[in-house]
Amino acid sequence: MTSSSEFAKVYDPAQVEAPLYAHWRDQGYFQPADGDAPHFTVVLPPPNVTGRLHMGHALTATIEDTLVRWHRMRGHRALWLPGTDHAGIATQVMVERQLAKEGKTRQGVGREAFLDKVWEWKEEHGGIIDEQHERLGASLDWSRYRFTMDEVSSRAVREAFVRLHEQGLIYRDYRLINWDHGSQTALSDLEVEHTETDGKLWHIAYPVADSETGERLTVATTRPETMLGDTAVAVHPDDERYQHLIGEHIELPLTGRKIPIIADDILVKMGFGTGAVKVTPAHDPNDFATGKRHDLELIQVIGFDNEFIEPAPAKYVGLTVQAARKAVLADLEAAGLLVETKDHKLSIGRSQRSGVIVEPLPSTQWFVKVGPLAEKALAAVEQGDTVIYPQHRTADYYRWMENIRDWCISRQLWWGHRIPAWHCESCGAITVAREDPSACSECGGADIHQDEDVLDTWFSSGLWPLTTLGWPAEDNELPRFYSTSLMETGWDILFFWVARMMMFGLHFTGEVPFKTIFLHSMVLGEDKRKMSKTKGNVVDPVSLIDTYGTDALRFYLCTMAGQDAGIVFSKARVEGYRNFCNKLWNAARFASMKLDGLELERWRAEILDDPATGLERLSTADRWILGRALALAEDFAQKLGDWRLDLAAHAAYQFVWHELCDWYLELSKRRLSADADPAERHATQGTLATVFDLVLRVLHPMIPFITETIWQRLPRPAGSGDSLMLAAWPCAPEAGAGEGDARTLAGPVAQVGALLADARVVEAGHDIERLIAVVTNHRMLKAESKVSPAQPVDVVVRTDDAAVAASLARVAESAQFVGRMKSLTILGADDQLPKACSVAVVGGVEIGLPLEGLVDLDEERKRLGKEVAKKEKALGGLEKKLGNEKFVAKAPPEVVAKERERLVALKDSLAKQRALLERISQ
RNA sequence: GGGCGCGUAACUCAGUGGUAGAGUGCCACCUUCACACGGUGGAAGUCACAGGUUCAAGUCCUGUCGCGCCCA
Repeated sequence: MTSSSEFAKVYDPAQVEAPLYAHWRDQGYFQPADGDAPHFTVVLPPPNVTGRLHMGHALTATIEDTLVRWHRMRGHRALWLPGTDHAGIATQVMVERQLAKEGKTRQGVGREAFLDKVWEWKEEHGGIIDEQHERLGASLDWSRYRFTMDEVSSRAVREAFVRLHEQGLIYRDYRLINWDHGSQTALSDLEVEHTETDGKLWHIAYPVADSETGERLTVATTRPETMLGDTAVAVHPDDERYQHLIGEHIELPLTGRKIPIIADDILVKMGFGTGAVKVTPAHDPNDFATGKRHDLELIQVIGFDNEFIEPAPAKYVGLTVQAARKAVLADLEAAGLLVETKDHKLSIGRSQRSGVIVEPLPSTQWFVKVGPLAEKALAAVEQGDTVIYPQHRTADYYRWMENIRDWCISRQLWWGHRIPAWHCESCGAITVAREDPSACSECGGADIHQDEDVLDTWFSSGLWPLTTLGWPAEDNELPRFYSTSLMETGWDILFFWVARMMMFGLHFTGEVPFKTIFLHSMVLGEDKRKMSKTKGNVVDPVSLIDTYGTDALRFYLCTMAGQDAGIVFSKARVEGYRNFCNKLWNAARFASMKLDGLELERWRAEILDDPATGLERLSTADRWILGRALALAEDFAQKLGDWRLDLAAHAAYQFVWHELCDWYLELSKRRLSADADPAERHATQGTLATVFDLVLRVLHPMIPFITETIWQRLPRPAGSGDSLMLAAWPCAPEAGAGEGDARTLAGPVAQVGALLADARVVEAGHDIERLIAVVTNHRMLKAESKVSPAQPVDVVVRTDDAAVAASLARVAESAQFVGRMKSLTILGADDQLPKACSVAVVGGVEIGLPLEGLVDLDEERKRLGKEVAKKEKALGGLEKKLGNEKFVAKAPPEVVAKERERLVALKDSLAKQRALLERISQ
């Protein structure tokens, strides 16, 4: 690709992202490699074709893309499969709304024409979310794009339906279903949202028929209007109050009907209310079950339009449920039968789509018998074939699978997979077939018509891991990519797709659809509440990308990926990661300005291929940063492997900002200047380039755009390839790649174990640590003494330890440079710091600022006094701890030893500070 | 009602029994030749509360309170 070596002063994501993404995509980089390397396959949970990207999608895509890119760089056959879901109700409603604007209805235009409209709409307005995934940098293999209504999916749906029907796992039945009168369709249990609402509990007196004493039986209900459909009253068989009434009848008010009083120990709880319960089998799931047990009549008084119908008494027919309730209550009141009204909390089920209250109504529908499917899905997780993270979510999965009810899959919609069943007008038989039949399979009659209903969208999305790989075609890709590696999604929809994909995947292939299920938390608004349009707390990821860049958003989401509670969105943090990107950019800008003349291959040959003498050519800082960069690569991989994207991101952030930028770049400036010794300059140039190469590879999976852009502009080893996307990850060793000191990496530095263990690298680490302590403390002293940072001062350090002195000597020049000191003098055991001196003590080193005439001795005494008091307090605590016999006896020896070391160091430091305090007090 | 998770600096979050951390914000200072989307230094904590286990608890156990999500 064309790359400019020009670095703007500020990183501008908008300039690089779109062209870079197009380049990756057009080069075919998103397609899996050939060969027999292990595969890493992920199916993107299919978003609605009508959908817009929200923070949950962005989180899923970021986590998945990070892991997919990581595996791709590790040489695995990485495949990430995109696509969308036809979203039955949502899409149909959207097109119906459009028609309504033209004054039309779907019934008016007819089924065929309506479906044409929907397809038209889908072509025009669908798939926006795909473009939004592109903006996120998602390395999805678009060449394998799938839509749940396309040919492959349709064939799969038909195959699955027919097979399940043949196996007796799909059946048709007349029973209570959740009816959404807004969308005029049945719903599955999961499409009903329950909300707690303030309601009433009404007590109604039902006169006992033919009672000589005028006895009345009081029932309590939250839905008085349904009494018009009552076909029994139930009491508990053990309830002594009502023994004499069992088998008698009730004169059902307002209807003129007589209904039996029955005994039922499942429906009735003796302690609740009056102990007598009205039974309305047509309008309540529990009552429906009771009706089955007692062979009760089913009287449906509420119709599919939310209005009362016959055989309800004529005066109520045509009333809405709400109006009927008012009328019934008024009539009962007038009849003196309404005995009590109480406040009562109840849970109301609303349609997830249309928002109307869902009415349980009796209807003939198609169902999946999920028991046998759930059993296998349960066992797969129990056996560990599929592992769920975080682990505690496994219990939710079990509980749900164990209590699952049969799944109503027919929908009275037009947009969806039409049920492959044909009804015979002659004999009434139903023919279920893979290919459209022309005659009834029973009687051979030609007068057949296809079932009007379509399947629940989830029926097709449940087949997603199969259809995305081409199932059920003969030449499908299941052998190469199934079971997939990972399903990543929010824990709130574990049951929607994850559970269904598990059931179908196992049933049709015998293998789990995914090895790992990784569930992330919900992204909440800045007000800590679930994002919703009505609350107005929705954050749009695309506008965040516009403002801060894709990488900033991705990095933020990575740092949140480990959250177990809700993720409370924080714009400030996204901004912080935007700043991080800019920091990285500017560090690279600096490097690009300093790397002229670098011959990287020569450097690699001299330094890396011959570490024995090569390391000698590097500065202390070079050796240190090289070791740190390699340690980061290993640490990062380890954390990704543990699903801790947050910790990995944090480690990389700390390295880039607080080691690479804060210290290494500063330390290297002198050796990188044009007038530096050419050999030294070259050694440091090579280190700088190599460290950048390493850190860019490490960060690429999380922040792909900026890392690729920089990588293209900085020198890199020959044979690294054309794109960072496909460059080798400096990976933790695979099996056989060596252990300990012998372990090697595939990235720019091969002998990682040996390098990290090299005594010279270890020593460099200690030296730089010491340098940082000296420089930091001297800055602190200057600031405390109110000396201008611009004014260079003389610095004196003193130590009793010859080894420490030697270490200090190795870094003295560098310390002087980065600390902008006038001079740095190292004193030994026999020397003393000057008297008029501001002092800090750290790690056995006294750091002094002899500020003749500048230091205010009173201030310095105060400051030192405070320090001494602080340390005395710490010392007291430590002595007490070590004086505790139990601690010494029971704590692990290494802990005790560590505390003893601390005590010695603290005593030493305290003694020195006391002495200094005394000296300046003279 | 049941289940799960979370309460750590002003805010957003790490912290895997052994010296309480990061980023942002705040205060002071700095136009140091990569970066003010920057640099240097600093202040800031009853780790929700109450018990318990332990030599040692932010971390483990029990309870209480608060928040969130899922299921019914």
